[in-house]
Amino acid sequence: MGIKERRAREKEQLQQQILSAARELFVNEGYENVSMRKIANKIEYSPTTIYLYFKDKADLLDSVCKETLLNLLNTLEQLKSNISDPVETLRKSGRAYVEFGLKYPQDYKLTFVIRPQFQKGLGLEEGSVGEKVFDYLREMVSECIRQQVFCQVDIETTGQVMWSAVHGVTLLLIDFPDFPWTEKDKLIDAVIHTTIEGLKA
Amino acid sequence: MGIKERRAREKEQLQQQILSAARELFVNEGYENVSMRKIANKIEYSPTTIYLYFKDKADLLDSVCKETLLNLLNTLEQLKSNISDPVETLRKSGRAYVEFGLKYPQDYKLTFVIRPQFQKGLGLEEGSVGEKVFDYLREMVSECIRQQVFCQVDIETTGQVMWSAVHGVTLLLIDFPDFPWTEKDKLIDAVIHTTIEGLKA
DNA sequence: TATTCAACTTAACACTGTTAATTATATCAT
DNA sequence: ATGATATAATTAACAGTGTTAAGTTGAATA
Repeated sequence: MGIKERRAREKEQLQQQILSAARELFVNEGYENVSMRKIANKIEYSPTTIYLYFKDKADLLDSVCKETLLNLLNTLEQLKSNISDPVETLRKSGRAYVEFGLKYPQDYKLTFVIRPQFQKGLGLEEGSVGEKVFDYLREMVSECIRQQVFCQVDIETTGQVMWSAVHGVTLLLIDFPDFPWTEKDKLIDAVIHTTIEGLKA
Repeated sequence: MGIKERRAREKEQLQQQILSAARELFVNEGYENVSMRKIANKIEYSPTTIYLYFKDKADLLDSVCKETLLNLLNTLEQLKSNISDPVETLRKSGRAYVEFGLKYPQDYKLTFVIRPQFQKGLGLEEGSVGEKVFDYLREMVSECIRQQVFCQVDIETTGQVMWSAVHGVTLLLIDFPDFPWTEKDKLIDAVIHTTIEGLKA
């Protein structure tokens, strides 16, 4: 009974095709400036076909963001190696986080700024990929605390402080590219270094 | 020649009326969900009248954001009192910044996240209100450095690190209200405290 | 009173997300 | 191979969007 499977495969392929087209357009032209008709044109289907695969435009955004979070998670998990020096790992993770945001600025904004505006359900709920990203951060931080490098014992707060710092600098660099920033890498390092030192104190 | 003056006054009044209506709608329903026609209805004028006072919708957003920055600047400047303890002043300023963002979350996002998406001209250019806000921060930081409380001598970087931290936590709290944050006030204090301690180290 | 000029409005254009009704197509049973 | 069935994709339409051009009003000037 290979027919049904083939059909299912084809359906999934088209769904993926729609997703790719949507991501590419969202990233290049901005979510607001992308119409369902534009996406439809790109994949050479009629606009309403998209609605057979996604509930609406916000749902499409949702799926794109989920992919982005998966990418981010993969990028981070590749750094989890040397747990012996947890502070160094945390530093590297911070850098990787910011660099991910700057490498895919539109994706980052889509996921962490624009999506929350449309879907009140954050994408950080239990079991979600978003939660796993924060889980990763929690793990890093908790190892630092366990080895008594950080003074404070509150894992949650510590993680959230770290997240605030990297999220903040990422968005500022994305949103105000013409601001007379300190040299970019220096600023990122300063943010991460300052936060880590602050957590040690 | 009071007639022309009266007419000019009336024009300015209507402009202000449009601005107020726009802000109220933007704040309550989100920039994307507010149409020119909605604004027009609110002030009981035809939609196209707005275009006699503002170039387009983005220009309207621009003006709303400029007002927001002025509000923020005023809020901050009221704290500039006791320069004797610059660290305490900086701490208070940080808190005031975040609290401003949380008090007017839509305004904050409009100004620091949504506007940059539409107007590449940041609103932080020379002579602007936005620049004055960062000038304020620079002043606070520079006093800390002058009194040798902060080790680093780079005023710019230090200020930008501080800004990253408060911007980050503000946006996270706004965008993910359902995330299991540490108690809000505790988190804000932790962010500011950590950053300041980190800058001391 | 006629004219000029600014303020404002109406009508229109090309576009948006989305739904309902309709057509085409590929699979199945006969 | 032919007809029935289910599913995939399309067309047409609705109510709404930002914005422009042309037209109307009404008051200040000559």
